[in-house]
Amino acid sequence: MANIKEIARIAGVSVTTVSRVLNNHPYVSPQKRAAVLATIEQLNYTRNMNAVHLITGRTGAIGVVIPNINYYYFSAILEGLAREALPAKYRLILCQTSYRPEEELQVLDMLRNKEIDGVVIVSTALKPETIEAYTAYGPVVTCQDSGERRFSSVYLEHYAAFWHGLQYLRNKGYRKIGYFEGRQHGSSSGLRQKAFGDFHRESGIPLHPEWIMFDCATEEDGAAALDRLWQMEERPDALIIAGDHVAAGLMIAARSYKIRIPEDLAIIGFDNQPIGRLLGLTTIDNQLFEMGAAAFRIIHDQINEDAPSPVYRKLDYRLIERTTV
Amino acid sequence: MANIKEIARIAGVSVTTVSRVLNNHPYVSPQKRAAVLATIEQLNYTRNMNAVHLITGRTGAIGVVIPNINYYYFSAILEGLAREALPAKYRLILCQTSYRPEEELQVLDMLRNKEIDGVVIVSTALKPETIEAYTAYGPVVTCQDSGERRFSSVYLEHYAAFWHGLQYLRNKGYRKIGYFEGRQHGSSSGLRQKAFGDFHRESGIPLHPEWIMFDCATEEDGAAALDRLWQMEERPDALIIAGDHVAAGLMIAARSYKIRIPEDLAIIGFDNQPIGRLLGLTTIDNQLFEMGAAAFRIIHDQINEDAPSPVYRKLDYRLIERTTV
DNA sequence: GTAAAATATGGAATGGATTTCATAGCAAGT
DNA sequence: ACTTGCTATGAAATCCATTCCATATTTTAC
Repeated sequence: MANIKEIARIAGVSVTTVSRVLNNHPYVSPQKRAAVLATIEQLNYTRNMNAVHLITGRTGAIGVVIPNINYYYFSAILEGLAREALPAKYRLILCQTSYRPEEELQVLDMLRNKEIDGVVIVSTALKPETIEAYTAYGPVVTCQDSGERRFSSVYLEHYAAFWHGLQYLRNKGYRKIGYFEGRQHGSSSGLRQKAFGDFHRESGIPLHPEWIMFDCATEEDGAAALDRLWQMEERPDALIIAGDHVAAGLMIAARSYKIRIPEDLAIIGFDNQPIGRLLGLTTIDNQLFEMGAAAFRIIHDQINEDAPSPVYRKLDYRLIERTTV
Repeated sequence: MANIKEIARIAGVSVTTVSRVLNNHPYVSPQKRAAVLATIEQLNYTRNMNAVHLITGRTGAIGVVIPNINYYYFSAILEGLAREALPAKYRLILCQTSYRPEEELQVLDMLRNKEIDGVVIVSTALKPETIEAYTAYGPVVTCQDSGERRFSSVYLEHYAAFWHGLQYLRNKGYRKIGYFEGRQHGSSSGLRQKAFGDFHRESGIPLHPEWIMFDCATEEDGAAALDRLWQMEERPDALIIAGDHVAAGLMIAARSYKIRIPEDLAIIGFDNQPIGRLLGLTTIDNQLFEMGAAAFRIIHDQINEDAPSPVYRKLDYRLIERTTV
């Protein structure tokens, strides 16, 4: 395959001049520029980008740590990232981790290895200290609140958002509140759990631990959780559900039980997903697209600074009132 | 930052020996190996992978051309790809193209530039000839039937699958069939359209073009298409819908019209999505995970051959009978 | 005891670009 | 006439690891 040296030889110029043409640098006479371009055309030449990456120390790629591509929450953030990254000529390297620390570390090691210019961690199983150790090698941004760490983050105040939802249910007169959650152990899910506990304590509403259902990740999990709930003696009159698709599954299953929503059971979801919109699901919008987009913008800025200081960008949630409360 | 030369100097060996240790090559004495490893540890050294990529001519990355990450069809294929690729130590470079040819070409150019070892094109806006031209630079596999081209493909016989669905409706007594489709112009959607036309012609059932709704990409599009359909004088008694989530949107909207399914309107979907499973939607499973997985396996095999011949892998569809027909 | 094979090691070439530095011609400014 | 400053060009250093080849030592084989 042709290389820059060959182009230089055939075009009768130096490799420096060829490089100048390739990179649109000034100080190349029109004649030489034309000769170089003609030779490039003729030999069907393209740069070996690995050589470029080696010498420049940049790759124009960003690693994305994502537990599961197939969940709306994650794929929406990814979509937001992609929408910003591609026009800026950055590529995304995807790593589906399923919350396995080894996989996450592999992406962080790619930063160390100079394979990527930055890392966006959408959701992590690692400790913040572990991530911090890698900031020496390049910018890292997480999409969850890790406190004021030595890496940037874009986050939503899940505690406040959840509290807001609970408050809303309470103002509407509901006092028997159930809760469907995805992972039991997780950064933002932990905050929601804390909000759920604190809210009950503070407002004096009795908390029913048996109405808290974990591992609700899919539509079918939502339906199954309702089944369990409806076998109980005492049932909640309202549910707060992390993930509109889970709520959707529940709403669909609710039909066979002839449960009227919201008369028999009020529901409030999370994420503002299309399926929820269709079902008239009251939900809390958490700006997933914007989260991905903001994460990219921060990484992008920081790649070009030499000693970037971490940025903590808080996004606003918004309660969308529809018909299920 | 430390490099291999520095490690060699400090450990008192040659760079060759360091390289041997790094790559687990034989013929290194235990003492020297230990010395090298100790120095690596001490200097917190890691390889600059860009140098490795340059000299080996491999990067261990595969480009994925995907129109939209956020659609189940695509994200399921991506999931299948990721599940195979990551254990095999391959990375995926994602390019969301929105069917823009420039974006697709950029990924193919990455193959030319040696930034990636292969390309998986999940769905494309390019002509097969254009793709063929790039096979000189590395293996390419598409997830749609392009005929017997100079690149591999994994595909489902959309024509036959669709015909099968239509036949099923006909056997159940339906004679007034509507059709919701995503893109009007597209490889597999073209095949389905052809099947729809041919089927009506051959079976003598009159075709109602006004019952064909294009651009049904989301749940909400499905609902909106039903709205349009239900404003018509004459309505279909059965629908075949490309995409279970679109069918789901329609089913949810159908409730407000008090349409009984399947008595008033039978529905058959595509993709076997979780939401459809929950709704009891009769559907045609098209093995999306397997499609992604197979695509990776083919690329992976071909990367290690020097003159690979294209592979055409046909996947089987399967009609899943539930309760909407 | 000697030839052949296996083990151990390093020098130097190689992959393919970018960039610093040096040099030189030429126009403008004083 | 002489200093600046801009344009144009190329040689050579640099980025960093892999691998071919040559050489030396040790084992095994007969």
